[in-house]
Amino acid sequence: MPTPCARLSEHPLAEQLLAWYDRARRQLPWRAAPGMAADPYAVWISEIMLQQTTVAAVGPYFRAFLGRWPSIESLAAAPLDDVLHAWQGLGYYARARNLHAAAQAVVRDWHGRLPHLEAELRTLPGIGAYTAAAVAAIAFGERATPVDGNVVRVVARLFAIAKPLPAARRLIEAQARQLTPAQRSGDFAQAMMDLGATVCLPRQPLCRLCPWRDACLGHAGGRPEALPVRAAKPERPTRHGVAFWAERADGAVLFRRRPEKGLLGGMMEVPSTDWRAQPWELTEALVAAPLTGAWRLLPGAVEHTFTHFHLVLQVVKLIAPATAEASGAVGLWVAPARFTDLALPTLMRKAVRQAQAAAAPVATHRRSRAT
DNA sequence: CAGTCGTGGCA
DNA sequence: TTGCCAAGACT
Repeated sequence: MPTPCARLSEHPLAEQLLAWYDRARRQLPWRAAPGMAADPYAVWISEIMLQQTTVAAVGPYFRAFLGRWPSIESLAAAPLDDVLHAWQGLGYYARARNLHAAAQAVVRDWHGRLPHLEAELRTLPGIGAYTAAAVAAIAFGERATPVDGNVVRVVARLFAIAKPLPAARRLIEAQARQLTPAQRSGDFAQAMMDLGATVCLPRQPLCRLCPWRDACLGHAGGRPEALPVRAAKPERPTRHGVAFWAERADGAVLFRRRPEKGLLGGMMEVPSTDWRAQPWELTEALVAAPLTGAWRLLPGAVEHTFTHFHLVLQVVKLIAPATAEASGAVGLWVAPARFTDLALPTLMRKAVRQAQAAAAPVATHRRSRAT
């Protein structure tokens, strides 16, 4: 085989796109005139403001912000409250806090100049993978490939990537990188995003206007609007658990708070075993019970589907003495009238219903539940 | 990982 | 009009 020369085959597409960009480029407040170097500070501010925010919304804020703080030093010296005030109405206010902190870090650690490399930019607060690549490419001409929602859509269609998101994310990023030319990578990045924003639209792509129409496998396939494929329901494993419905003679029921971190963090729950792949035998489950006694299995089971797994939760019930204390610090006895005060996730509301339905044998059939 | 953060546009 | 939801960063 000759020396690998894949890059040659990438140039035609990149050049077609850049030619389109030179013709169709939008004038945006933070964008340098053709052929002019971008102001890194302006690029940075704009990229932060554009996170999860439309171009139309950003415009006025960007102008006001740069008018008031035209340099990193001036921003770093500003009171945080002033910066937050300037951000008011734009949303995601952590961006303003991070921006202010990052400006001070740049003054302190980088002599007041933004670093050029993705990895360096990435260390600044508020700059993640996308923004680091965007600033590196647009402000400094580094060969970096920012991948936002527009780029995901354009690349998924160009290569007819049928693999659903988010699983396809890495593949799409890799394809986008391969497309990125060594020269004009900043223009290329902006061209990709412009193409997605103005031509390769989510619902009704304007393929007639697209510089890549002839090369686009999504267009060739006839249904570019169907790409990218979003998370078809991923196969969710089923897990099993046993919940312990302990009811005192006065009607109070034992609840406990879930750990602050993790699934349903900080929410209240009916105590239960672990949720595992294998179903539980009753005697085995009772080892995890918060109280000892004559636990009885209630008929039926609670089912609930989380993002990553399906849960089948059986409920066992114990009539506890009126004097029963939760053993250790495991829980809290709550009268039924106070259940509505509890922060109960839907799963646990289902469990409550299950236990209460079992206690009131009127039930002919349960209503269907929204999942 | 899964949840949270704001707002405005669009179905 | 109301309600859904984006696809960036952080915890």
